[in-house]
Amino acid sequence: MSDNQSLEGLLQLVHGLKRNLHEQIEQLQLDIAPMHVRVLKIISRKPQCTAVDIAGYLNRDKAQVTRLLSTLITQNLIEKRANPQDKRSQYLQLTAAGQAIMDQVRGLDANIYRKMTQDISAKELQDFEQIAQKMNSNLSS
Amino acid sequence: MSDNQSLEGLLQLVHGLKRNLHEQIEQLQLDIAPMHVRVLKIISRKPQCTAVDIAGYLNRDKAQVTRLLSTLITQNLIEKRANPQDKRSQYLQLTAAGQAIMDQVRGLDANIYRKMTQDISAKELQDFEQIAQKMNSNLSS
DNA sequence: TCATTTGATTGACAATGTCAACTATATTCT
DNA sequence: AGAATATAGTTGACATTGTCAATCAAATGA
Repeated sequence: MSDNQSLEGLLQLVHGLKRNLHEQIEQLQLDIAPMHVRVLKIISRKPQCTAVDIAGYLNRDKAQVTRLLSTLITQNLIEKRANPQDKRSQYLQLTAAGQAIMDQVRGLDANIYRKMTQDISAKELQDFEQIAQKMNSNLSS
Repeated sequence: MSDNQSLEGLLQLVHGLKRNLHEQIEQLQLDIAPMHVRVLKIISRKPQCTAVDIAGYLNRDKAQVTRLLSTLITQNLIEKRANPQDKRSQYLQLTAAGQAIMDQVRGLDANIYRKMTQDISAKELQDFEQIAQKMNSNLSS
């Protein structure tokens, strides 16, 4: 039982975290769905990001990824660049508008992070992060 | 940047965790969606659970909850009991079949948890859990 | 070269989530 | 008590998100 509660605590944390992120993003009044924000985030973090990368990272069907990307392109938030290594694929990158949105989103993320970790010491945070990573690699092995 | 990475590590962990849970549930071959499993879990944990409780816990529209519940009822996994305190609401509880499924699911959860925490000490786990709880309460305040 | 794989797109559709309106009961206020 | 308001749950219409299968073009490998 105590085992199970541990998992519970973690899941609950995440639940709250997601709710916060979601609410914050809504307040920005971007007319863009949460999923699109996630895609923008991925693109902004990974240089020379392709559609497959996104599908892999989000663990989602590539059909859906294609559609997410195409609406982002329509909204002028990202653009495609030829991939010289492979004519089938294209690198994705943020436009200035996309970058502007990401800056806002990052600000929100930072706020939430500050709030979430306000009374937690650097040492504790470090340990926490380390254990999270360990768990992660345990899972994927 | 290091701030952001901390949040990243956590989100990534959760991502992997969810993927694992999802895969495992699929292997059970229950013909029941992940969302339904979540609902069953909530009902099994909270005695005298009502539809509003579920909506609140999942942070979802009550219309959707009604529909989730009605398919679970059709599948004979849960049933409604009159709430003597309030004629508008009904308590939800698992049927024997629902209970059987939950037993399987719990087994899977325990497996994943064991795998995830295999090389992590009890002390570390305890700290981890404690920090997760702290973060959670920070967020919701 | 020919078969197989891989990146990406499309159509059809299924699952999930949201909004607004509505019924029936509860609660609050006076 | 009676009126106004709030709450639990349901339904219909609709929007968003996710999945499957087929297809095309380019890459890879025997």
